[in-house]
Amino acid sequence: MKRVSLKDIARLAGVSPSTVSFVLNGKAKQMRISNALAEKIIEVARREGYHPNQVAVSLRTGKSNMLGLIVESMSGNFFASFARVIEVEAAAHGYKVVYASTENQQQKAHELVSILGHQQVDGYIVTPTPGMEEDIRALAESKKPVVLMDSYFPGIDVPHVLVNNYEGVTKGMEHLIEKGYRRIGFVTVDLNLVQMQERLKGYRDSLQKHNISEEHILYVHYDFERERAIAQVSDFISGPPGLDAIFFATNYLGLLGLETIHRLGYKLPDNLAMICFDDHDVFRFYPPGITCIRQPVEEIAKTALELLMSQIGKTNGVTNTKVEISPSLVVRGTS
Amino acid sequence: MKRVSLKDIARLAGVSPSTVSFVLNGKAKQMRISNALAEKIIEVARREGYHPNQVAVSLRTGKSNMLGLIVESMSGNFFASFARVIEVEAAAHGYKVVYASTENQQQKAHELVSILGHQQVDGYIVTPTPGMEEDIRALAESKKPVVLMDSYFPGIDVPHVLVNNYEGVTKGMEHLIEKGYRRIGFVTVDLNLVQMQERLKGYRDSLQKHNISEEHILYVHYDFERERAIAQVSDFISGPPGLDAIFFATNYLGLLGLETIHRLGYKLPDNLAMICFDDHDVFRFYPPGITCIRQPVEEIAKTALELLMSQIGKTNGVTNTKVEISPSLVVRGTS
DNA sequence: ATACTTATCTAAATCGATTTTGCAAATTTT
DNA sequence: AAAATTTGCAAAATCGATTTAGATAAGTAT
Repeated sequence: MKRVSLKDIARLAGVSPSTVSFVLNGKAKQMRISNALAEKIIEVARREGYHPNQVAVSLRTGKSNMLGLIVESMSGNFFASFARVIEVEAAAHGYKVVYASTENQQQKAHELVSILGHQQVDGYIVTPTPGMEEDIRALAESKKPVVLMDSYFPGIDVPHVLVNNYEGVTKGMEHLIEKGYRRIGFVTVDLNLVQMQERLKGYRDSLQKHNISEEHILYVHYDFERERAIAQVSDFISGPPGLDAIFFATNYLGLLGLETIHRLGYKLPDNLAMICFDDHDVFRFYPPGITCIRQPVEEIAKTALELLMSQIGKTNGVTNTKVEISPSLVVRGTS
Repeated sequence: MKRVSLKDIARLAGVSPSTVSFVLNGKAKQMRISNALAEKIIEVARREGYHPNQVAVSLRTGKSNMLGLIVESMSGNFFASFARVIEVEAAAHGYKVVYASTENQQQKAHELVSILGHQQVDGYIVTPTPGMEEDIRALAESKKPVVLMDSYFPGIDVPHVLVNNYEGVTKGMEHLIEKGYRRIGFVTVDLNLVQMQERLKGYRDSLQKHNISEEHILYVHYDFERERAIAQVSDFISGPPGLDAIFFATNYLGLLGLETIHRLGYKLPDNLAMICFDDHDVFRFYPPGITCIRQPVEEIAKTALELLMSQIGKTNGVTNTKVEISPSLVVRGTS
């Protein structure tokens, strides 16, 4: 019941292990193994159901054919879809995916990079969180193939791919303004991430462009418990300015907002227009449908993998290593 | 910039590789390495930032410290949560998770088992799909540690953990009947999976127990396109019997039903009561909230890992290897 | 003083592949 | 026909660990 090894094949075919290796790796010509022998070896290997021991291959070649995927959380919609696409694309290149989620814990993020590193993955796709800056820098300096997604660190020169956050918010804002909304609130999270800054900037610039002077910004503390955050949002919505539209900067905030709005008894979009960055199943189903900025998950994932493969040397011709992908506005009932 | 190997540590400490290995693996006492030397070696290893090459360890020991997780689809809510818990628990046992999704394609499922097998994972957690029966049988026969979840094959004796489907549906039915509903429709999928059979049986037995003779069952074809499925459900709901409640056997069907009901212009729960097997974000948010049977994801995942670890030999004392976990009824607005 | 333990560590085999180098026989060149 | 190549394959080193079976020196018993 033991697995057959290359040595077994060699013995059964009456040749040396090296010959078997050459033949099975397609180097028969190069090593001028006769056709007759090559075919015999292939036949024996097939008959015996031989499959190389990948661990041994990895040890010898230094390549594991595995990629490390580190995301914030697997349970989110975006990351789960992302992971799926990555898995499929990676498989197409002959790679498996080892994944791990940081669950927004800095220490865990740190450990993960370290552990996966020693697990010798051939490359990383990482959704960076604030605490990982030094880890990413270390990876980059040690010449490990890395691609960041969804965010990046301005100070570190690492390939990355993300949605054009500024453009996304701008699209949404243009849409709202065109519809006649003027007192537009913006709910974001107080995490120092470049993508959040871009989104905020999109909001501000859009207002300015249309000579709207009223800025209404709410920063939700990133680790507030749910109820406390809802209270914050509730005050924001029902407070003095009297908002006529609200823009949530992440889908997590959007869901929170949805619950808040529901509790306040507001009617969407009659009492309030709503738009959210990033789509979610709930937004599609929740009547009358939540307008949102949709990230092209598949394109982002494919691009990330392309960037990684080009670093690993599997593909070439990737010139731009800092890719921003345009999101699309999905207009539904709330605007 | 090269990684330090055990040999390097040996050289730097002026001892042999074997000694280093013994010390770092905690076998110093057993091999009677002097304390002084042991401490010195540990210090050198720490100073040089030594971490064993896991590939080499795997090759030598035959253990990869990786588990294969094969699920239907990563993009679903249940599986994503499940994967997260598995990942955390596996890490606690020192295992990484390599995952792959079958996306309901039989051929892919087949390949996955094969590929992961040659990737030498130490064990599998698998959500079986109809086409995988023989693969699972083969795994079991080759004594590979396997745990099935969410479903299983009656003909194959493999440890598994799943929710008690019969009990879940029964709970839901009792609830509906108690609330006074009598013309209850049941929407399921025509896949020959044991869990679907159990759910259907729960429906039937509940009706019978309460002397309700009207059975209204709709089988949605598992790979119907969305619109066609919606049309089917639409006919079912608005058709002759005049249902007053509807039970969806999976959350995918529930979402489909939600859209159908919305299109029909029905009001939940006024025109129709609804309940669904398996929870979903949408069910929580969609007003007035969809009543559902919730699977205890965390418990299922933890149990699955326990079962696997006990096969691998990391833990012991697991007596019952066919675990059914009780689901809970989450009453929301639609019933 | 000789045999027997015991303490402390090392040598070498091994896991299963890949790859560089080697080497005899066949073939070609001069 | 001797020298130089080419052909066709095998030997052996290597990747980086673990582990079995010694080896050496020191201490103990006889």
